[in-house]
Amino acid sequence: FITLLSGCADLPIGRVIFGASIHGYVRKLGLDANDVMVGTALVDMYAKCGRVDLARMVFDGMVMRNSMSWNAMIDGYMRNGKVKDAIELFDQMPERDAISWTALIGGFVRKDNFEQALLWFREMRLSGVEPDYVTMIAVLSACANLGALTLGMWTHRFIMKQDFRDNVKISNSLIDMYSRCGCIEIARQVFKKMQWRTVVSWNSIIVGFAINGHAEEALKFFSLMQKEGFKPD
RNA sequence: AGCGUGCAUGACUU
Repeated sequence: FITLLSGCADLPIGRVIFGASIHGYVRKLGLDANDVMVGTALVDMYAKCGRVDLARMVFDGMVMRNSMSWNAMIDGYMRNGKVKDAIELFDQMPERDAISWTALIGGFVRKDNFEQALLWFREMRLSGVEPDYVTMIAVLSACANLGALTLGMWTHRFIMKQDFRDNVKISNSLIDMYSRCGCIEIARQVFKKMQWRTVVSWNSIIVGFAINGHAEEALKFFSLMQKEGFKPD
């Protein structure tokens, strides 16, 4: 059921219909209320299909909830533009973890509210919950979009003290942040120092060169990536 | 036992 439910949001058509029919089936077995994982998967499914109202109904009907259930509901509100509801639930949550905070921060980034994202990151730091690499990706994205180089560099230094410092997605985000803040040379250094790269790493540096007016370099890296066996997407 | 693939919440670029 969980596998089916988590696939619903990716269906091209009839997502809610399909999801709801699975819901009908699991309800006969009582799993929507009594099974935390099934309940959470339902909450997530409805929220991702744009039906936060139904997500909340399932959430309220659950006998047991864990942090994943709360986080799925908070994220559901955020991705459906219900910031107030998200924050209200966030405040009611028994104990917030990094994912709860990141759901809010990333939600603000998703709707281009970068200042709010950074304000909530500040709150998170004060709360004592340690950010993880997904949190920092959201923060770097906010910095990139604001062109906030000073904060971006602070974030970079902060990341270098963490055990996810060599995470590929983090490095990709650093490249993106520096190039969008106009520091293409630092972006290039980050790229050069990477132990492993993905197609996203190449895309980020190539786009970085392009938007900073370095067409030659962009083309050079475009052919370099193919020489290294990466297929442009 | 080993290898591989998955395993309900936040998930990098275009």
